[in-house]
Amino acid sequence: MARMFLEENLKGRRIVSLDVLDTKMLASGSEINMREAFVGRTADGVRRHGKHLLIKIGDDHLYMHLGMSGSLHILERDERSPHQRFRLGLDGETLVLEDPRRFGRLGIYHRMEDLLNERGLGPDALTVSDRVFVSLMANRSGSIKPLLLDQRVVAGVGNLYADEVLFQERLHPATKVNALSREEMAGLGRSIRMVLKTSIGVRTDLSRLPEGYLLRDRRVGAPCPRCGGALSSLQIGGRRAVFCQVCQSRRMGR
DNA sequence: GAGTATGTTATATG
DNA sequence: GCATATAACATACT
Repeated sequence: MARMFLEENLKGRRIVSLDVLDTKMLASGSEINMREAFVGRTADGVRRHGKHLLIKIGDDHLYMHLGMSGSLHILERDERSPHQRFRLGLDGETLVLEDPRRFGRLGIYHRMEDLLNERGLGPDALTVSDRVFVSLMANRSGSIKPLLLDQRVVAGVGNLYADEVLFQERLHPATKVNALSREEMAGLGRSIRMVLKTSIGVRTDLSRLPEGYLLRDRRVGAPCPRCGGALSSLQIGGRRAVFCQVCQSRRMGR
């Protein structure tokens, strides 16, 4: 989604100014570094790995991560708003990163590999092959949901999408990974790709997801899209999991 | 005021 | 090293 937005609004355009409004969001480099590397040059393309965005400009990449509350906007006029953290001046317009909670990150990386190595990121969730995904899941213990959220295993699955994937696969969030067959692991991999693609297809407007998707109404007590029973929740891996106790009971405790 | 939230990282414990 | 739990970060909303 964010990658598409950047492709449409930034690719091919010349950067005329760059302002870091919140230095706390700098993950690498400085405002000075970034100005030297990017101002006066043209954005060539936008790459993504999991939730990490890299915009190729000249010989370097502008790095962005939207955190929990980040969003990108194109402004026709140069207006300020309270939560602007970063501005890229283009010819006539301004690209702005807004982020109320300031969990997003900005920076400069020479190569994408530098980012992957520094963070120890696993393969991208949207493009990982079944074979690689299964090999990552095998030889692991522990519960499935925290594993899906571990960006070092596979990069790009967030809390909401992990819930959706487990719902689609009818797996309880606490299912032990080593209780899954290789077919089930491969199914999970396919489900991750399908769920993410479907969400991108509705431009991450969760209310527009197809029927049968948990994320259309992910609340405790809301009706399960499959059986109509009330959804439950539990705390696992430090995060909330919303799920259906009736439908998501496969493989528990084996 | 309390509780919760779309993410990541550090730290502690077994 | 691994699995797990917890806190921290900063802010908005219910």
